[in-house]
Amino acid sequence: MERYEHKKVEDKWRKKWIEANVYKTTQDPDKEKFYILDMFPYPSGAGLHVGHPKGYIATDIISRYKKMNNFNVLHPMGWDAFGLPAEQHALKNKVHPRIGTDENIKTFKKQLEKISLNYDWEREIATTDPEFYKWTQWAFIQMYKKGLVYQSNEPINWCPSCKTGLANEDLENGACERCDTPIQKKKLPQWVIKITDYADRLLEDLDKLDWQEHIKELQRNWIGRSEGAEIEFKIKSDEEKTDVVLMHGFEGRGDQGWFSETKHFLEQKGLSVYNPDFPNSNNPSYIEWKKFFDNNVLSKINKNTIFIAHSLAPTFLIRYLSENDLKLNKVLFVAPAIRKNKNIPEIDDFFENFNLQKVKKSINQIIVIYSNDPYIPKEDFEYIIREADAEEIYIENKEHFTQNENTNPEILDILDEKLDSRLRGNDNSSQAVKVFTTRPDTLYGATYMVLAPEHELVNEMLSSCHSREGGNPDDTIKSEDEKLDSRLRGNDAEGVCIKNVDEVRTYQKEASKKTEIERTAEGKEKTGVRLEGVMAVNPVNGEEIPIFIADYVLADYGTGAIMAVPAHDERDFEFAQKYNLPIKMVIQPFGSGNKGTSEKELEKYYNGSKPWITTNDDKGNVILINSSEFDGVQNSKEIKEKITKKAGGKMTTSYKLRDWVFSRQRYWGEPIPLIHCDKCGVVTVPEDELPLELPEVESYEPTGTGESPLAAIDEWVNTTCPECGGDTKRETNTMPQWAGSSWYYLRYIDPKNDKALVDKDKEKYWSPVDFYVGGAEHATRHLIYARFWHKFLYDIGVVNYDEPFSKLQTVGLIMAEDGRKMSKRWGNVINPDDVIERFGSDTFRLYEMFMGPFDASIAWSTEGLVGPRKFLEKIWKSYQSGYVSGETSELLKKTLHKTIKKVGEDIGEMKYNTAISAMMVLANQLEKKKNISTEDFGKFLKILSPFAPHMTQELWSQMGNNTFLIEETWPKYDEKYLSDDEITLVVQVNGKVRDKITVNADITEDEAKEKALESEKVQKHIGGKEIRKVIFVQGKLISIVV
RNA sequence: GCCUCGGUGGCGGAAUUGGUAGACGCGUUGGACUCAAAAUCCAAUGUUCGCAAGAACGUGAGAGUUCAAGUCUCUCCCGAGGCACCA
Repeated sequence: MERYEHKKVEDKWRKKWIEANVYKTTQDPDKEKFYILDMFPYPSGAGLHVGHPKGYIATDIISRYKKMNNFNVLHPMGWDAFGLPAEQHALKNKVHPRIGTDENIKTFKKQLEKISLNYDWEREIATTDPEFYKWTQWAFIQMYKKGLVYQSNEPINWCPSCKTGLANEDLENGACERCDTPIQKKKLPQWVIKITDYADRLLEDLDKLDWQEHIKELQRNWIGRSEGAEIEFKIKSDEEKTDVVLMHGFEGRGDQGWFSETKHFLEQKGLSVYNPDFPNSNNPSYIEWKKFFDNNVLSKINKNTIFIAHSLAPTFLIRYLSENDLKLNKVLFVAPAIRKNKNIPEIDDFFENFNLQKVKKSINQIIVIYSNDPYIPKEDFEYIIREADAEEIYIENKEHFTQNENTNPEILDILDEKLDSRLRGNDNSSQAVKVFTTRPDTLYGATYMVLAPEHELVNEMLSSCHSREGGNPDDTIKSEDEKLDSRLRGNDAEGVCIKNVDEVRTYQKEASKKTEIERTAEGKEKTGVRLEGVMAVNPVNGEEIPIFIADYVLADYGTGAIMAVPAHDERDFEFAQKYNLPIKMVIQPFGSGNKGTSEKELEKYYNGSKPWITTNDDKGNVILINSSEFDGVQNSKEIKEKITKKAGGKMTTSYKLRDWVFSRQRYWGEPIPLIHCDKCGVVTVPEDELPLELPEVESYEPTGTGESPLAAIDEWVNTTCPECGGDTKRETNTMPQWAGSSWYYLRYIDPKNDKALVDKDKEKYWSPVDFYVGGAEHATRHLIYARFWHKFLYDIGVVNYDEPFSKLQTVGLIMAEDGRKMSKRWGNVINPDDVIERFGSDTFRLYEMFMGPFDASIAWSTEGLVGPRKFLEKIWKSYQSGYVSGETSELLKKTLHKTIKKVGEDIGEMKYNTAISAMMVLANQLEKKKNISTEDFGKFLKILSPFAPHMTQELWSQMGNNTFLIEETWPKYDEKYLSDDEITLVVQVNGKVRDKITVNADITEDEAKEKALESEKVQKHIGGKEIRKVIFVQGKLISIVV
């Protein structure tokens, strides 16, 4: 008897199949198409371990099964070969990454070939091939042209060890996914792709995919859509504001007729007026006035304050502003005393040091009001109007505005007109912060507000404070001057200022220095700093609440600002406890014992030791309290909308998904096809110049400075601008590893096309991928990027459908025998080559499929390989022993047909373990019966062939066939063999199995009852009691209740 | 903390709509063959009690629904994976 020598058999058929080119993709018009794909591997230096092929074997089985069921099957393989591992390996071993990569691909391919996977190798691709990445670059350029690519200067995730920026998806718990190094925030100009524009479609289209629910769930979480509201809180100064400073001139404030009248008029308008009483006004001294001004006036003004200065007061202000750094918004000079009055010795010192250029800069708006003044000649007014660039208002017949008689209606009219409209109402602030919240229903419970330390408004408020620090010119202030100036001259009159500038600055600096891990470390106590001097106004009830900055609020989610509701949010609660902030309950459970209101939760709520967290309940299980007109109302979506509307906010949506940081400061990747031209700005590389090839260089060490190694290659970097022809430089960053894999599956359809990414007709025929198999670890990177990329290609008409992978199945890991992950580090890696050498490829394939459920992660067991091996030997022996002859017995025939049915069904459901187990049952039965017809044995070989192609092919050939099993047709099962004539009927008494009786399959209830009652065992358990009920399940059981 | 999936013999794992729990494989034990071993074949193999027939218990724990629960409901415990100060 011929022994089963796996090596001989497998080598023989591997060779024959390749010679006959059996794996070539067919495109027979009479057949349906089926595109089945594996996630292509990253060819590392270590070679394949036993875990890699698990998915490939599964798809191979399906592919063979589909071919035998008359499909045109596309089943290709390729290499995802750009990226850091190859580059790091190259650096370490001083081999160019291209050479290393090519070697690794060779090794991988050799290993895969031993498994006899039916790939069409004529369609092999590699992402590192310029003919391939030409189209990666092409797609990028299309995105750029559609405005989906932008340059960002925001701080990005930087891995100091890999020396490159990373996308959000590349992080794992705040550390680099590759090397575990804590990442830092680093400001670097980065190319970023607006994947967030596709967030909604990426989320919603999940519904039409036949993917495992848990993968969809991962993507949903990653995209992280939250429905909520954006609500604006006004910011105001918490000190008493002074709207107008009314300054008298020579001889004090009692002497001017318009003075008290003006004050009264302004106060009627609801403005606060401060009219200082300068010392010794009948014999004034500039030094004394300055002292008074510094001590009394400065502390009462803010940036919106308007100055109305009469006579000598303008003179004072002009000297003061010439000598001190103070910014004023609006100043009305009423009959200002200028040069000619120098003949009044008492006030000569007021006229010194005039610097009208500086004064002009220090005041946003200057208005000069004058009349037919007996004291001051007209040319003096004209002089100051000219020099200070002031607005001029002339009023008839008011002289020096000091007449006592009656009113000065004209000047009041002018004040009315010239006062900033903003000063009229009570609302004197133009600044506001938008917050994002999913809980607008708790708006009445907001007791403070928190901004991210990086929030733009914080910096604005900090810099606006320098306008206060007049007379104290230090370096910082001077350096801020320009910025300040521009803001002052804009329309945006700000009046809010942070008092504890140093403390806030320090906190900001500390926050920026922290790594992501430090900032989010578990159990870390919350920290923050109150912004002294400013308050936020709750738009719904006008309550003024303090503002903090704290790093528990993230700058890049929502609006970077929150309203804090400590009574109903754990984080806010924790913070409020630490900083002694009020906690105001606004949500209460509705009734008691409602769903979602456990006793425990209630307890925490009532003793105030924990925030009362409701799971964003808008099903009416909670009611609102302390919420004005909403008191006692059951919560609902409508209530959220109503409160939002009342607050002047709007309902919006926020996402956790961030835009895709697309630049890598490394060598081994696709060059980004952009050019930076001084004249034309950013220009794309012309499409006819693609591929923009990665230059072959000696040194490709990362610089670590944030610059790509490509930047050092002058002959590559320097180029001419395709638009203006001038000398320019290329973009030197490369694309991330995930670029090529985002669309590679399309290229298999048409791998050699040099005119298009993929031919439209071919794409229409083969796309989308019908079945995609790979690791679950790709759920939030590759599978999101690829869906995005594909949708973009759909939008520009390259592909005909907007989802790339119709069905997705994840493959479970194979752990090492010690239960740990297979890794060089643990020395527990098992190489498939060794297994195949010892047991054969067929056994290896069977074993991996037999281990357990396909998507479960299970430990390898070399002992376990024996089972599948014995199974193959059993079949081999059955044939060699001459069992294959004559007619198949009835029982075996039934088993055969049941098995044919089961194996077909199980392959469709990825239940290989049970398919194999069914075939083992068949083989065991054959061994017992020792007899099967040639035809039936052939059927058995056919259904086993996708699992064990070599041995089945050998026996098929020994039987005298000269065809290939992969080209044979899958056997059909015959219904008539599926049902049994006689079955075992289970007899239960009171739900317990008491006997089993053999009966005809079509037995009726009455017959079954009769037979069951004949049983002694049954009688024993009935024990003479009354039969109350009989339940009969056809073909299964009869249950007697007594 | 949140989300998802799990928890079944010594081990990997099977169990349509609730209907014989433990298929199939490994391992273990006994036997056959052999001078012996390996290989192969046969038999047994959830636990407890029992010479046996048989009985009781048994799918993480507890309760519930049902003639009947691994499967459905509730509460809890444990494990794996994912997300994580996401407002």
